[in-house]
Amino acid sequence: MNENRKMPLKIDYRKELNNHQLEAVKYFDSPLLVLAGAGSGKTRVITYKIAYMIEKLGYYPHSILAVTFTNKASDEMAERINNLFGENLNLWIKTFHSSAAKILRIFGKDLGIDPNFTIIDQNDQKLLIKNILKEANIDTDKYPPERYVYLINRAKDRLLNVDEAFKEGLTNDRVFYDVYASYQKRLVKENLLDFADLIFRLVRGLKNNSGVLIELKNRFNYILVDEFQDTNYAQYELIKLLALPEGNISVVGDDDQSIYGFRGARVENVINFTKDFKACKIIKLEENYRSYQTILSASSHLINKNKGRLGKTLFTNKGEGYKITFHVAPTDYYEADFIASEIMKLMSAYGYGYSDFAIFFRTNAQSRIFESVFSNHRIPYTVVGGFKFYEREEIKDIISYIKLALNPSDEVSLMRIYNKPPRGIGEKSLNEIIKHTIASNGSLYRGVDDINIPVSRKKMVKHFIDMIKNIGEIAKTLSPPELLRYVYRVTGYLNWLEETGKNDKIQNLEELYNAVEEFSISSPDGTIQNFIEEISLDSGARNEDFEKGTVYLITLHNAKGLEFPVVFMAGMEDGLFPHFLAEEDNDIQEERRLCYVGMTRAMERLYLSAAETRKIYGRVIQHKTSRFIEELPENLILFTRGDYGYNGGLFSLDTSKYMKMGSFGSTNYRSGSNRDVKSNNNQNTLKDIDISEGDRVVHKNFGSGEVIEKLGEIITIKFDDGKRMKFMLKYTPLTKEKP
DNA sequence: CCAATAAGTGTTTTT
DNA sequence: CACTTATTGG
Repeated sequence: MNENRKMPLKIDYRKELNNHQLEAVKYFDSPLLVLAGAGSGKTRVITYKIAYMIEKLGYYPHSILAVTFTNKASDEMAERINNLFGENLNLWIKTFHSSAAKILRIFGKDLGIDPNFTIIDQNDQKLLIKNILKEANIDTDKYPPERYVYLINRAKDRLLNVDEAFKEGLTNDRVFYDVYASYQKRLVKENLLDFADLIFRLVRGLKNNSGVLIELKNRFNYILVDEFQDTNYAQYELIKLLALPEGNISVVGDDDQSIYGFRGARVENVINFTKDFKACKIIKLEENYRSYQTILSASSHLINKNKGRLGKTLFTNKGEGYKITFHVAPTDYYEADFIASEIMKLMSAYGYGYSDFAIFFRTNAQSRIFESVFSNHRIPYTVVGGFKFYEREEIKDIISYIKLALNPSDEVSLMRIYNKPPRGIGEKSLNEIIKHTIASNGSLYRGVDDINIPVSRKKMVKHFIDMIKNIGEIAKTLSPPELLRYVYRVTGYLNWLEETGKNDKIQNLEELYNAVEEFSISSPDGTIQNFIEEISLDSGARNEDFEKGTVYLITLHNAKGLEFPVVFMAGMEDGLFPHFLAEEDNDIQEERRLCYVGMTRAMERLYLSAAETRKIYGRVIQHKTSRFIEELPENLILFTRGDYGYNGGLFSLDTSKYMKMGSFGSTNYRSGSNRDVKSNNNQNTLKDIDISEGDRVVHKNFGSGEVIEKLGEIITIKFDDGKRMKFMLKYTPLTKEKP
């Protein structure tokens, strides 16, 4: 069947795969569920299975649908297969969202969706909902837009429209159903689809139009799903629509690595799969090719605390390896400092390079301290998947101009750019424009003269609308890079940046131009719409984000699917990890899985670390050691502690740099909970005494002085010999001077 | 309408 | 701390 392929292949599957992997690759008798432990070669199974289908079974590449969760994963998979074949096959390896988008672009008409829809992200959702709430005079303090964004997305993940969500009792908040209703009405009218809509509207459309479904089923003869444990209800329904009743499907997943519950992922899908797909075959992959046994033992021990697991036991023949280090530092600054010096030590002792190291953390905000400490130590780093280029203000603005020109109903884009640069159109005019053009009859271009605004504003508004119209016209004739240049100029945006001296923004626009140019070279037929779609569905980490010769800073979520010789997991503190918002047992279990994911990324060495005090939102707070540390087998852990200038209750001098970073406030991170630092020495016997500015005090080691400043827990004492020092009240042996 | 400044505030993870 | 919103004066 593959007579068109030039080079006959000879892949030695038996040599490249172990017995279980080989069985999974060759199994086609019924639906297949591969339970693949961390590092057990699941990507390998999928890629070789696809290769096997094409090479041995004669499948056309385009008749295989492979779905992943991240663009990085799909890139990699496609690349590996193309490498095996030595040519660029026409493979459908895409994320759920981009597959859905592509199907909707092709079959939208038949499913009641204008195929020129615009995709909006979570930020845009929030803007739109804010606007809706404001119009309805709903107090955004009492009814926060973020909450509605979250609820709407969860409803759509479960395929629930407004009425169904109400019947299900998704929330007791009655306002939600009104918000959801008007939000969705606006999206439909303005031809906007949010991320969840891509799946939601596709699945609902397919259920109503069996013709399209049949066409899709004819096209896709086999389906593979990666990271199956992260599918939500709607995605699972989509898979069922496409793969039932035939059952030509393999899914690969690991219930222990389900970490996206907050966006609707359901581990239950793994169980349900064995029921919904009759005669489903289960193959477990338990041999780990990544880590030393110590790392596997420790992480297995941890994940064992979770309930309702399908249960796997990972093993390796790589040997025992090294103990895991757990380090406690006095502050987050010293934690980063410890990691920096450990990196340098390991490099000189064992010849590691910078890119052998990765630092994982629970929250994006934690990367800052590493960035600053690593800069000081001259350690090159990259923040992977952090602040995203395409989310920068100036990039979104320029893209919004183009989006609005292509879809003049797009109120979200309008909102973003109507006054950028300032052109005499204010909020009031904006609202009138939205009310009288977009929201009422569906296009910015209609009813310009009827807009209810003062005569003095009409000229400016008309000029603005004409400009957008003009961009829309000219977009048909210009190449994407040319169009971009045109927009920079005709909107006055570039001029505005130049006049106000925003040089880095100008540079970012240059970079955007380069990206569009590259896009035009690599896909000569690509339109600007294609480019925009690519970037709106591609916000995550890509391969090119992993700059060689640098240390990687990554959130735990973004670390899934990756591996590094040396891994540092920072911030192992209750309140941070597990995060304090994870309260219910289910949430804690997901945090535990996240910890498991993090640990199992390490190939050779694993470090865990915590800080006794940490600055969060400008305040110093204290945490207990993470419960996950206590859940590890003690005999596999090497406990270390950083002393620094920390003796005698002194918390100054050496940390002066840290202290300068901002003022200190209350230590009470969350009232009502006991969050005492684990540190046992140095407790001030008099910590509850009431010391205020101006008091005379006696320090056990330094003698008498006067308190000249008190900022929350931090006091500055001017001693009688003239020296000034800062202390943390809690750890300082102080008494009030007896009169 | 707009720019500059003051005040306030929320604390996760992302296709 | 970093970001958003409110206020002020031009």
